[in-house]
Amino acid sequence: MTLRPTQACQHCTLRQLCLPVGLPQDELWQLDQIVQQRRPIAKGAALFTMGAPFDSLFAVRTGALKTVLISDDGTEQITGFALAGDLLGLDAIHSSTHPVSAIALESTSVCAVPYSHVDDLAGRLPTFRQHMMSVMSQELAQDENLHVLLGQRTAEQRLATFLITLSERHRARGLAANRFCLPMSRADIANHLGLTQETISRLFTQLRKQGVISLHTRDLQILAPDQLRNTAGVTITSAASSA
Amino acid sequence: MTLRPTQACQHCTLRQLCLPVGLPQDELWQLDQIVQQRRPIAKGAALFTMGAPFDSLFAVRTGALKTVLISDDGTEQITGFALAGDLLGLDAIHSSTHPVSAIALESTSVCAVPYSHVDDLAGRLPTFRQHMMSVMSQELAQDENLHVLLGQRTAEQRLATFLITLSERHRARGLAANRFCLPMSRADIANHLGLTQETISRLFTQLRKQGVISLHTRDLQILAPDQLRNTAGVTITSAASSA
DNA sequence: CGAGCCTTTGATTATGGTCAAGCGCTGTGG
DNA sequence: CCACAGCGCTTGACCATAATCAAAGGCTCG
Repeated sequence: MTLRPTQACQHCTLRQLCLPVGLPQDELWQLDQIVQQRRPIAKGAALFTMGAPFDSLFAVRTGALKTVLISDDGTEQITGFALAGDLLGLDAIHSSTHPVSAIALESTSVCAVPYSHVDDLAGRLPTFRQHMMSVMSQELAQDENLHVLLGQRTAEQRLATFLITLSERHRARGLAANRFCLPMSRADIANHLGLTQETISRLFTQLRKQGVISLHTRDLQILAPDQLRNTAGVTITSAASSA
Repeated sequence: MTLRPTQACQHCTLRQLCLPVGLPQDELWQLDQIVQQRRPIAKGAALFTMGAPFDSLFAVRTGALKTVLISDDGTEQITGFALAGDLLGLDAIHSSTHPVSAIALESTSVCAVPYSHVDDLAGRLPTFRQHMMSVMSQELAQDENLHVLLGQRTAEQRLATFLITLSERHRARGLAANRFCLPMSRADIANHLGLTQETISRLFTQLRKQGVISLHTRDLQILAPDQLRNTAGVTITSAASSA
C-alpha cells in the first residue's frame, strides 16, 4: 500500500474519460484531494483478490487488467478487461467485498479512491454524484449487451464484436482504433467470450485468411473494419463497452 | 400515466425488500412523497419500451415482468425477470433512454419514482444514497454471476441454477421457496439462459423423471432441493439474483 | 540456449440446435 | 356448455457448432 505523491486529475491525460468527466473546475480539485496513486502492479499480480474487503475504487492509469471470478469448483470466468481510464470495484460496494479478482495483464498503474470519500463527495457535489450513478448505469447496460453476445451470437460474431469493442475503446482514448496490441492471451479472450482457446485461434486464422485482420502474436491490425463489423452481425448500441 | 393516490411505503409489505430498505423512519416519509402508483399493466403490455425516454425508476408492487433487448436483426434477449419488490430502470440512467423494454408477464402493478427526485433525495439523505449505490452494485455483481452461468455452465446447470435463484427470490419475499408458479413461458426461460425452448422442455422432463421437481403447466414444486443444488453444480454466491 | 507457456492445427466427439409433428391447455364464440 | 382455434409445450430424428483430445511449432524470458 505504498502511496506516491498524489498527481492531479486536472493534468491527467485521462480526465475526459475517467472519474473527472464533466466535473467543474472547482469540484475537480476536491476529487484531487482524495485520489491516491499506488506503485505499479507487476504483470500477473493482483490489484485486489476475490473476497478481499472493499474500501477503494481504482482507476486504471496505464496498463490493463482482467477481472476474474473463480467458482468453488475452480472454473474461472473473466468478467471483463479494464484499460486506462476504466474504473474497478463498483461491483464490490454492495457486499463490501470484492466479488472478483483484478489481475494485471501487463505492468499497470492505478489511482486508488477511498470509497468513503467517494460517498462523501457524492453527497456534496451533485455533478459528481450524477456521474457516479451514470457510470454504474452504463455498466449495467453494457452487461445487457454482453448477455446478448453470450446468449444469441455465434463464436465468430462474439470474437468480431469483441475486437470492435476493443477498437472503439481505443478510439475513445484517442488512440489508433485500427492498430493496437492485445494485452490478453487467446485463452483469456476465449474464457471471457464463453469459448475455448482453440476456437479463438481458428477464428483468428480465418479472419487473417479473409484479409480482415492482421495479427502477429498480439499486435492486431484491423484491415477491413466494415467487413469485421459485418461478421459481428449486429452493431453494438453503446460504443465503448468495458467488456 | 394515470396516477393513483400514493400509498405509503411505510405500510407496504415489500418495504424490507424494496427501496425503503434500511431507511430510518424520518427519511422514509420523504421517499413516500415522491413515489407514485400507476394503474395495473395488463399481461403482455409494456411498462416502458426500449428507446423510450427515461424519467422514472419503477418498483414492482405485484406481478412480474421480463426485460427484453431487441437487436437490429430482430433477435430478442430477455435480460432478466422482475418480481415484486424489484427495481427497474437503473440501466437507463446513463443514456436517459431505456436500453430494454419491460413487458408484463401477468397483470402487474408498479410504483413510479421520478428519477430527478431520487437524485435529489440521494443528495440529502446519506442512507438513501448509499442504498442506491448498493443496489446498483449488487446488480453488477449479479450480472457477473450470470456471465459465469452463460459462459461456463451446461444447459442442465443453467436451468437448475435458474430455478434455485427463483426459489431464493421467493424465500427472500417470505413466500414458499419450494412451491411457486413460473410467471414466464418455457421459451422465455430458454431465451434468458441462452438455450432453446426444446432444450428447456427436455430438461424439465428429465428433472421430473428424476423426482427432483414436479411441474404441471407452470406450477412448480421443488421436491429435492439438495439434488437440484447438486445438478446446478456450484452454489451461487449471492442468494437472490434478479436474473 | 533451453524450459515452459502460448498458439496453432488436426481429428474426433458431444452438446445442444434445428426441423417436424403431435398433444394439451385455455379461452372464446356459437 | 361444448367445440374449436391457437398457442404453448413435449417429443423425436437428425444435424451443426464448438468442445475435447492430441501433437507440434514458436515466443519469451531466465
